[in-house]
Amino acid sequence: MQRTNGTNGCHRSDDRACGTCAQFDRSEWKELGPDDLALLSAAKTPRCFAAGQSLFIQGEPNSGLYCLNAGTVALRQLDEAGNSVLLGLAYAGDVIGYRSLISGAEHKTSAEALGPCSACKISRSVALELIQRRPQLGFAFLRRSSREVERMQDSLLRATVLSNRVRLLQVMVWMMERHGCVADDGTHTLELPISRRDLASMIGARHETLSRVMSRLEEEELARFSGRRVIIPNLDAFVEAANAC
Amino acid sequence: MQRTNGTNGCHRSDDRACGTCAQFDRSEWKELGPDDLALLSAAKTPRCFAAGQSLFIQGEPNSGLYCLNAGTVALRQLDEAGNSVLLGLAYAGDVIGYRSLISGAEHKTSAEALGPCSACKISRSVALELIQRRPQLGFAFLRRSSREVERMQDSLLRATVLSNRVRLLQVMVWMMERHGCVADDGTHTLELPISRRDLASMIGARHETLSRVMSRLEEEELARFSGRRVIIPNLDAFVEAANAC
DNA sequence: GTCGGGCGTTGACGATCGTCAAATTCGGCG
DNA sequence: CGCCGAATTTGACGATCGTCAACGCCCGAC
Repeated sequence: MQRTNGTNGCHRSDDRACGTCAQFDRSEWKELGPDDLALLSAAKTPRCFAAGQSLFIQGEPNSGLYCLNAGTVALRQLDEAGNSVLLGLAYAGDVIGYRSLISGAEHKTSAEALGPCSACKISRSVALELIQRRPQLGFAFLRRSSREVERMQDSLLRATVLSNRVRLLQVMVWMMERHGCVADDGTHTLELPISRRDLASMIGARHETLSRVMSRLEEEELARFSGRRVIIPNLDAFVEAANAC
Repeated sequence: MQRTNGTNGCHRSDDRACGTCAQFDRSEWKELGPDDLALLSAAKTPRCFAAGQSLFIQGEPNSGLYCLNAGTVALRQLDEAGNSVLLGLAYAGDVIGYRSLISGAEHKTSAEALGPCSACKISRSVALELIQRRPQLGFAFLRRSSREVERMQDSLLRATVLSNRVRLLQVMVWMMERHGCVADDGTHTLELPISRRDLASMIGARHETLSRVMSRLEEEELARFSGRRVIIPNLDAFVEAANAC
């Protein structure tokens, strides 16, 4: 008897071992041996989230890791004044929530499903036990954390040195990797996964300013915007503009 | 026969075991047992640096860790255009260079002694071996890396949301912890460890802009600047201004 | 259907910031 | 002591950005 997946695209994975997960080779868990994998498989809780739902919320105590199977998740941080800043996006194969698991502090970001997505939750105790018991797994997370520091250093450098315009171009170039596609005539199309407001917060500008920057890019024929669709007639010129200044 | 320390304040530490280092309890190495500590002590190379010397340089391959014993070290990153950004400062007890050790990539920052300082170098091979062999040590570095991610998220949020003025105030408040002192009459004094140019790069502004912001703060009598000395007549008002907006 | 409410765009205006340029101060070195 | 170069300050000006406001659009609630 087969259960339907429902309308949110969420598929069942509770009947599968973690070792057979499509994202297994991309994840840190590939460092584990069969025994630990069995423990992990037994401890995981598959969960589905509809668009807009939160996997965890800033300020909550950490209750475990989420291992993303499908979908896109936004990591958002709010400051004291209520300003929302989108710090990054997470995709299938990413493990999120490990930072506060390690530090023992509360979540400093919220994780919000941008569309229907599915993730396996690994409880705090099992995750910590495995990380502390298996040096290779701990080292894999250390490697991930180091890469994250590198990524954030780059973000900080860009935020410090570059103009809004160039930051927007670079964010869009980066999004092309996962949200872009190429048409027959060589024009590239990008489907923005987030709202204008969130995109503005990613580059550190007000949404009105972002709107103006976009208008300017349209005038210069570097891109055309219609809703969340971005059409880039000349990718080379686009990338060149992103690397200028 | 006792060797003199030279003029840079560097003291000998090659004849001491790491377990007796003044910074031992603050460092990750406190997780190690006696055998590993002996290995670490034998593998360390104490080195002294004069003001302005670099411990390592952006773009070099990583050749090991530095464990700071004394002095202040600036972590600097250059972008393609040659803009210099000061990402942070490291102090006695901090371990620097571990990020690129873990990731296996080249150094993404330069580490520059702001004054005479001494550090023990731990070779790449020994450091990696210990981290991978001892789960507790690896976990300690994972904790440090997680804290660093938190710190950088905060920096990124501040850079995105706050004005230059508030960022300067916050950086100075942060520097008070290590470079500030209190006079008899309750006024606080801060000795800036870096140049105006570097301070400007920390808050993401040109040095001319920083100079103007400082003038404004003097007009408002929140601080008085003379060279690298900052006099803060009313710390409460200063902190309040740093948390405003 | 109608009514909000949120999102996106545009305009106007003031505030801030970056750039170029010149003057001034500071520190090290001969 | 004097000199030179780097750092710092100040001025002027244009460019960019944030804020307030108005308007149109879409979508979900009722």
